[in-house]
Amino acid sequence: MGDDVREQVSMNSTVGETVATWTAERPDLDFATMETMLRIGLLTRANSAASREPLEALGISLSEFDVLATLRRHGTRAVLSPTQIARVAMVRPSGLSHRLGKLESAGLIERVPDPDDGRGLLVRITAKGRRVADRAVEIIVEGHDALFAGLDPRDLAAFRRVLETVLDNADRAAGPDRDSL
Amino acid sequence: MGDDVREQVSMNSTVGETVATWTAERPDLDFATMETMLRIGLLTRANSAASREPLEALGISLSEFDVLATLRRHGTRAVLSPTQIARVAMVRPSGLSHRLGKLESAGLIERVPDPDDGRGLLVRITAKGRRVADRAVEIIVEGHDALFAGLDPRDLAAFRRVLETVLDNADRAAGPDRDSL
DNA sequence: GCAAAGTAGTTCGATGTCAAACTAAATGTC
DNA sequence: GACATTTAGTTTGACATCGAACTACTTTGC
Repeated sequence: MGDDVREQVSMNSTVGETVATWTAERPDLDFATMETMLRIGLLTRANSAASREPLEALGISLSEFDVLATLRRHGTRAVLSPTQIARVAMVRPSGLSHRLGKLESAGLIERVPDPDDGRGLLVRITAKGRRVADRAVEIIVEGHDALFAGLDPRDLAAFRRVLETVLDNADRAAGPDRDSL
Repeated sequence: MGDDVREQVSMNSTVGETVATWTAERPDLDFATMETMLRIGLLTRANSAASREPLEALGISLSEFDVLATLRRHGTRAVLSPTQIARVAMVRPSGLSHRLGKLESAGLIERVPDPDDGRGLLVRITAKGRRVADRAVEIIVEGHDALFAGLDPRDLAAFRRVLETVLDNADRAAGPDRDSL
């Protein structure tokens, strides 16, 4: 199965075709918002795909970058507990253990017992981890900037306004019963 | 794929904190675009999370809905090959087989041999599958509309313009002979 | 015609995530 | 102080996805 066939249909036109066929079958519904959400999903996907390759050249996956970046951002001698990292990286503790294991065997982080809490650990980034994180974040930022190049600044400002409103709506819809930090 | 957004703090403040700490550590980089991309990722996540529960009440997952919807959109007696479905749903054939198996044992689709091609199959949605798909798409559209409520129409128009430009950029970056997604 | 190459779909193995069960240690209650 | 409860983190099992290998069939090229 050729990859070229898949590329004949650009991502965007797939969305257009989806909305067109839905509208034909369900004219009672309005698919304008679905179209927008589908495109947002594609953008998220494209962004992940764009980062994956250069990151793997550095020896880390996207999810490992999340963890490494969380540590790097907090300064040279910052130590965070796995629980804190999991919260910020929005991953379950069970998922985090695996990531930490891989990062540790790659020599990018260290786990040491928390002297103040026998249950706890403290995770620290190593010098090597710092170097990888610093290079990785440059790659990530470059990728983002390439995606958002060539835009009207007013449109971009409006885009950001909409994004905040929509996320507020989502927060509200998710309900008040969420974890307190 | 599981993203239970409700267990996070307020999604937006996590992003703000991420950008603030990065800026403190790497003042040489501009994280404005990262902030936007992080929010887009959260939106995708929130949207998935919002659809998950009501869809599971109908007995299907989000990815199964993708397949069922593809069939439903193509009309009552449309039959599609797994390859066609995989292309539109942006999933690998290997991933599709599993989904089709589950949908078939739930009685929502049927697989029959293609009379014109001994290798091929034809997938058709059942009456029950149609009912589920019709209800599911209403739920999905409702969810999307709730997210995008209360917006300035001009901002929304600008939002959509930006989205198209950015996706064009992504398409171009993925290259003309790539199967990036 | 017939062998070689290509295509359709599934199966298998590896990976990554989550939920739930589990171990260990801290905290709260009486 | 003893015991139940809560919290930290890991392990295990289920599940979804992908890439690669595989089977079966079709198309191409000579």
